[in-house]
Amino acid sequence: MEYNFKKIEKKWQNYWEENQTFKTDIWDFSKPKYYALDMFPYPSGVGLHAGHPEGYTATDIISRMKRMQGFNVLHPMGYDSFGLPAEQYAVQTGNHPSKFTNENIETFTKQLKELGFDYDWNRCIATSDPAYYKWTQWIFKNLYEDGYAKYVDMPVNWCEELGTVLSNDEVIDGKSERGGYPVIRKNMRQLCIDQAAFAEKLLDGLECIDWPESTKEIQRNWIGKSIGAHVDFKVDGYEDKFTVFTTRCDTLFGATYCVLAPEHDLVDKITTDEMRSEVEAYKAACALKNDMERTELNKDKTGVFIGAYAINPVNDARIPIYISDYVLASYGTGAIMAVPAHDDRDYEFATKFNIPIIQVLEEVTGTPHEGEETKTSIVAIVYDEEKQKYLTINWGSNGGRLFIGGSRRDCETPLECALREIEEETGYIDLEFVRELPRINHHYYAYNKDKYFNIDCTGLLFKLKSDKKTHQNLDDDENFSVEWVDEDVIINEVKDELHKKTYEYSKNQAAMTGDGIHINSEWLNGLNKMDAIDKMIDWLESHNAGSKKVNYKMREWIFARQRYWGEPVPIVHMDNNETHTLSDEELPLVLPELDDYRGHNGKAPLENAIEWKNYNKDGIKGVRETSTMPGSAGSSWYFLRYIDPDNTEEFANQELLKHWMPVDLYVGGPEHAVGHLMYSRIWNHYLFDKGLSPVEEPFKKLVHQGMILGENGIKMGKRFPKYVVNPSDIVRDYGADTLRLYEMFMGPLEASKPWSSSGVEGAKKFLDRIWRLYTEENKITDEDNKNLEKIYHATVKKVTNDFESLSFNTAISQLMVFINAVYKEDKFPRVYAEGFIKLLNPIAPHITEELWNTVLGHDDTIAFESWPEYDEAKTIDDEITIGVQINGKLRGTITVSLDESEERIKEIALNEENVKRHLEDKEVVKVIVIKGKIVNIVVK
RNA sequence: GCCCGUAUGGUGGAAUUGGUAGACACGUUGGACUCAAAAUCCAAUGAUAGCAAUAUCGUGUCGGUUCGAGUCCGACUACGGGCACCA
Repeated sequence: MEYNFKKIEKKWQNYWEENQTFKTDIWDFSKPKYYALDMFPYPSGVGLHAGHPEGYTATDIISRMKRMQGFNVLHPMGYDSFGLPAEQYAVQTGNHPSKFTNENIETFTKQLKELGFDYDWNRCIATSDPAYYKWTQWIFKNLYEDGYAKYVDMPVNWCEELGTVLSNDEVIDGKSERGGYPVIRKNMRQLCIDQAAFAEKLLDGLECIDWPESTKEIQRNWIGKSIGAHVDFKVDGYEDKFTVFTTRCDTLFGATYCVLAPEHDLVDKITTDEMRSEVEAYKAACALKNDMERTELNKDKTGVFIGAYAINPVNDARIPIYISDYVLASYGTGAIMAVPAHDDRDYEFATKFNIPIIQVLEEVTGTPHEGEETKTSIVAIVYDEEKQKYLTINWGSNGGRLFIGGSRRDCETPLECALREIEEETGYIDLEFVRELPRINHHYYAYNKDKYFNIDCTGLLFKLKSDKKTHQNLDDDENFSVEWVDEDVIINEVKDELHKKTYEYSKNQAAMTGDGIHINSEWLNGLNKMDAIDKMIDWLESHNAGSKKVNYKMREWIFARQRYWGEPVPIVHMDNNETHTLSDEELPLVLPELDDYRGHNGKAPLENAIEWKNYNKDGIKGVRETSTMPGSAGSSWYFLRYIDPDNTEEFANQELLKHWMPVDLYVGGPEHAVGHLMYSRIWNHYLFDKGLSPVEEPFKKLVHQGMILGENGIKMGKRFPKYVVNPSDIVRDYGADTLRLYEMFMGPLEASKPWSSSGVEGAKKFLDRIWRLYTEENKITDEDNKNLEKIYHATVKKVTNDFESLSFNTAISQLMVFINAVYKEDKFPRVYAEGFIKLLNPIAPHITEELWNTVLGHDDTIAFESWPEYDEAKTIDDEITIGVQINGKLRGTITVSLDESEERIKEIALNEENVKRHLEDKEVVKVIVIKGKIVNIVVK
């Protein structure tokens, strides 16, 4: 019998379709349910690519196995069919985008069917189908009426020439991607969804779902929760005050200026007359920059002093107010207090504008000890620029190499002290003071004084101007040599933490952003960061100057596009400036046919639908919203619709939702980590709160399939068209079973891996080998064969477990091991032959259906046969081969029975030929026997 | 810059809680079958030395813990992904 995969695959695909094998009886609650879901594709013009079958085969394997295990399985497929390519096609050809879309859907469906997936095609949906988007509109309408969707004034990228709002990726170098017209930032009324209202629920939800940790982390970063405080600053000479958001209110005593975003409301009012023109110019320059530019050109801080001063609530200090675009209007309150000593950005700005820097937190080094003496001191670093050497003193074994250090006398400034110490200890007197370094709180033991100290130490950096020297003036106990050394020696030999840290501060001028203890902060002095934050919040709240506050990076989700091919928004703008939402009976609001799908003068294409646009009903007169919803609207709830796709009364029957949700397994690409997967969670959380979805989290388990790369190891695509693999070609040349088997065998599902044509041939060879075994070898028998018992049970176990954990590559390797073993035997017991076919069925459904029915003589689909069981006891051998190591090196192997005593194993191991040879002239110190694993002999 | 992930033969990749590194497959080499080829079957295949038994080295680099490390800990390097003035 010849393995004619073309005929066989066609035959079984027809059979499944005619017999409705995979139609889900959705109301059958007698069996446990299993909901396997794929991310539905956008039906592009190019058809399926090699990556699609990967994830789809994974869910197909699981759903076929679950069905055989007695689950009622829901495994649907549909199309995310709103999108730009269809609109562009419509603009170019004048045809309706649905023509293009429907043609593509047809192609996709044909391609998916020839891969033999067990989808219930009766439940197929398309987001651009009015019967579907009726409910997208309905959910949106509810979001709007409940205040989660609303019109908000917010800065957007506005292009005057195109007359439209552009997204960040449509703006390049401050010009529009199309046409290259200038784009400015402008406050505009936008239809938005308030995502941040769900932030806490979205964060909490991540704790209880089985998702890749990296994806959860991306979502956490995206939500960007930060806990801090609001602090109010009065403007000197005005009644007005402004609020800043800070996570470091403990550093409030170190605030030396404030910054408002250029767009901040207060700027115009409090700018002084002499600064006004400069401020206006700066604001105008900022408006020309979009978000991307603001962040890309972050090297250099810019800003303008606006002439006004703020009053620091904790100490009434009068500090200048600047505007700068490093403060974003859209985050927090659009205003900050700046603490240059402890924030990198503020440090950079303060250095550039010569603003004072006040250190309020010092790093702690060394370990505290009882009975410490406290004092203030200095560490002086002297650098000879010409010779590139540092001045050190070497205490040898009494303390190693250090910079110059010493205690401050009363009434001595750090600088005076440093100059004195340098002169006394080294004699050098011609020095240039470069700068003071951050103070450090250090605990140490002094060898020469035999005492523990806790010092508050100031670092100072000097340059040597000349070799001019006086005489050293040393105490009796100061026994060291003065040495000039280069950087390498400093790095290797200066071990003292205080001196090391001081050296680091001298090399990198930067803010100290770590933890430590507070200084220069009155009632916070001595506290660490955490304690000081708590104490400061208490103070702010009791003095009415601020409060604890949580902020999120997550912004409003702009929910309108000036496009045609999307869901119309069911809102009417009435003549009195209010909005009216359509009644449920008016849904779906269907897209009107247009003569021209182009938006003229940058306006939304629906502006062309004059008749459609004007609304006049029951005394309500107005104009419809002409923007449409973004692409992610329809895909944010499709998993609910699959459960009840033909319902005309509600988006899905509640009883059905209750039974079928959540999705048990969701497979799709990692590129949707924030977009689709976040929006779906938001919509579902909303529906859950409203009592319309039975679960808080829609996707219980999520897995990302890796990308399939070209044979050259590079992403398939336009750049290397000759390496693009079309699944239909593989199906034609090798069959769907081969493609499925190969893609599952390539490597772990989550990994990116390159395509290999010889790998495809290998997969085909394995199927051929199975075919020959069942049709030509005449080994199948009703007799038993003990030789295959263990490997059969082990195979059932491994394949079952590996499928469960989606480790398809190792499951397949076990199937191969089994087949190799069967080839070595004369008799292949029928029970094993049937069990193997069942194990293989989820991966290669066509060939297994054929063998099951024609060779093994059954007369029905294998799809509902029961999954093979294994006997744990039979997977284990009673004899086992273990390794014998000497000092961790393998020297031989021994075969012992499983329940052999340790003593006996030890004896056998010591008598192994090669082991004996290695033990000659050696003394056995210890023998470690790990039962069933290994013997290790330790010798001297 | 910050956060996350990965690193194993010629290649894709295996390796439960630390316990015989390289399963399985591809490729390569040799052999069988054949007039010949394809297909198929058998054998070898980490590197080095050796006829061999065997020995030494070997899981990105350096160090540590351990009787024993691909696996655990510390430092680093390279690549991939995410975020990027978020106060």
